[in-house]
Amino acid sequence: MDFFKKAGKLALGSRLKILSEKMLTDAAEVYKVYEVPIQPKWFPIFYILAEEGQMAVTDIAKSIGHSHPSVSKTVREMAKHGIVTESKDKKDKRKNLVGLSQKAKAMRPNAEIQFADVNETVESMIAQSNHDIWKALDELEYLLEEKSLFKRVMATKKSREAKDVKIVPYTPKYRKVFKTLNEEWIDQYFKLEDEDRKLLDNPKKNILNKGGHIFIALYKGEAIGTCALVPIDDPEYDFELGKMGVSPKAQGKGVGWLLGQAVVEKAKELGCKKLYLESNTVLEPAIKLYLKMGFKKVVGHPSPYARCNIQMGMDLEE
Amino acid sequence: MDFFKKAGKLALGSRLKILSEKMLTDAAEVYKVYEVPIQPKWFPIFYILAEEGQMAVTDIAKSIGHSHPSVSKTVREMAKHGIVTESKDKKDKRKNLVGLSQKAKAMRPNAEIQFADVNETVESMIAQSNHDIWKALDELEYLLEEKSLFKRVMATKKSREAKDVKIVPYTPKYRKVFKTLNEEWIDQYFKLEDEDRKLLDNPKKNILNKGGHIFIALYKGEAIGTCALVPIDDPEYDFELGKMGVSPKAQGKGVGWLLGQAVVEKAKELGCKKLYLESNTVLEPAIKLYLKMGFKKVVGHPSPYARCNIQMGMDLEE
DNA sequence: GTTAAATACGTAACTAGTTACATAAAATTA
DNA sequence: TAATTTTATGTAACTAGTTACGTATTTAAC
Repeated sequence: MDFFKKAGKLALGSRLKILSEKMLTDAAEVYKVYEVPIQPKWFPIFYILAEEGQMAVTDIAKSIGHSHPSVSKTVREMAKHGIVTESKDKKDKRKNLVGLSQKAKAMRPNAEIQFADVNETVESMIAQSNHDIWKALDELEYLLEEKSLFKRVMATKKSREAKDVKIVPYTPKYRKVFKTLNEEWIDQYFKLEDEDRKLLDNPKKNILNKGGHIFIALYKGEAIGTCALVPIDDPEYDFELGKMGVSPKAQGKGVGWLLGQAVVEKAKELGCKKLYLESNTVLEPAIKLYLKMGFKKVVGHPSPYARCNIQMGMDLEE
Repeated sequence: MDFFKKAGKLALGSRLKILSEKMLTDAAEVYKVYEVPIQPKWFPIFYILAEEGQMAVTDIAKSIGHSHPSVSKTVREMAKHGIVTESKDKKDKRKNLVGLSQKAKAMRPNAEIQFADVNETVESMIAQSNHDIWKALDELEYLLEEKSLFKRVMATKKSREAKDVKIVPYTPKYRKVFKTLNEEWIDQYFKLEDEDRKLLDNPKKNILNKGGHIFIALYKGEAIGTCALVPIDDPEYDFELGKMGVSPKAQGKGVGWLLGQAVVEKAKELGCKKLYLESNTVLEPAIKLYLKMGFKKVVGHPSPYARCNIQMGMDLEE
């Protein structure tokens, strides 16, 4: 199967599937030889009942990692073959208690010999290998439980894309995009206020000339985000982080983070000791980003914006 | 899932299956995000065609390790979605040549980015593990190819059962079973000859008192096999191995081998230099056993048995 | 104590594969 | 070259699971 060699780690899922199928078909043959009249797919239920005694359908499903309809169907089938018996729980009438039948209990010794042989065989195969598949599965399952494959791939994507994002200082050619990137989100959640118009219509006069800075995020040459460092007149804070806007189509690339870092760096460069920002809690991803950057909620500052319902500050001297 | 902890290596197949399912469902989500309009199950075919260009259905099936009907169905589905095109091979009209469509070729760059991200993600997970699942799979697949799980379990079974087989010297209480175990196979393939009757009816007089030995194989206390070491009057050979019979219900436990080894050992103990036997080639398993023990075909000895069509000898001095 | 939410579990429909079998074409053999 | 065997492929029926959804109970909330 040259496919696996070519496709590499991409095909890990398919590879595991094919191997498991191979093992499970072999298992069916093994059952025949040992004259244990159960089908391989019954095995997990048979095994768990032998260990635990009576169990309800959902509990079995949880234990063996299958869906409850699957267990429900299989139990019915096993009951038809006289392997298990079903009975209603007296305390909870919804529950269908499943237990091994006398017949199944009688064949347990035989089954256990078979289980032991299979176990020993697999263990000896593992022992012959340099790389322990059992432990490898433990680790892989642990990693996937901690963070799903999907989320991990998204993280890889994000970090790859972040490499293609460049943060550049504002120049007049970004005047229009600086305004539209901000209008986009303000219009969606709130409405443009006078203070917004002042800064967005005339960034040079109201930000740059006052000692502030504006950054533009470029993705493959296109401006897709912006953020400003605005000097403020405040006894506690030197600068405010504001006018952060990222185009919706470019979300998920970590652009906000990169812009934020650029602003913080510039602030430090300018000797800023405490950085301030205002926002609104409906902008959940933004608030999360600010927290991740190191901002903490503060209270009691007067704000020129009606939409402001949260204020945050960060100490840059640490 | 306590099941895997309890069932241990027995459940390796189920465990692999569940993990592969988890990975493949996640893969579906990944495709959505990257806007590569292919389904996860199309992936192997898509991938191999991207690598190899046009291929026939069976060749694809072989490459990706699926059955050809599966490929046939999937190709049809992919064709309906405009991912592949089908065309008859001009040289061999049975063949259905499948290739990527223009549309699919156009989306290759996008797909390749996705593949690279997934690949990198899986590789980083493997890198984070102490036990490399990829290499572990290599080894496990190699072992299974060399000898299937089924055969391996059978070998384990045999060696376990061999431990329960005891070889004991003949005593008068085995007189009856010594006869019936031999009659069983002689009657099935040939018919009882005078020489048989002599030895089977009176083993004490015709074997033991002449310096021969008889062994009985006991399985859980029951006599299930026998074999004799009979002194013969021959210029080349001192003893003959004969009257080997194993009950059909006890076959596959390695009983023949154990009896044979007991006879050889006793022969060596008695200073025997060359051991002889006569048999018939219809008794295939027996011939195989003799060869495995170290007997080699010899020719030109006169035999008292009509059924003899092969003669074998073994040098015990090596 | 009534109502709403959660739980247990069955049924139905779907999915991604399989094996068994049929058919046509090609390759081999008499 | 005719007959037989092998190969390539498709179709049908099956398998072992899944998700979606409905119903009966139980538990929690007001």
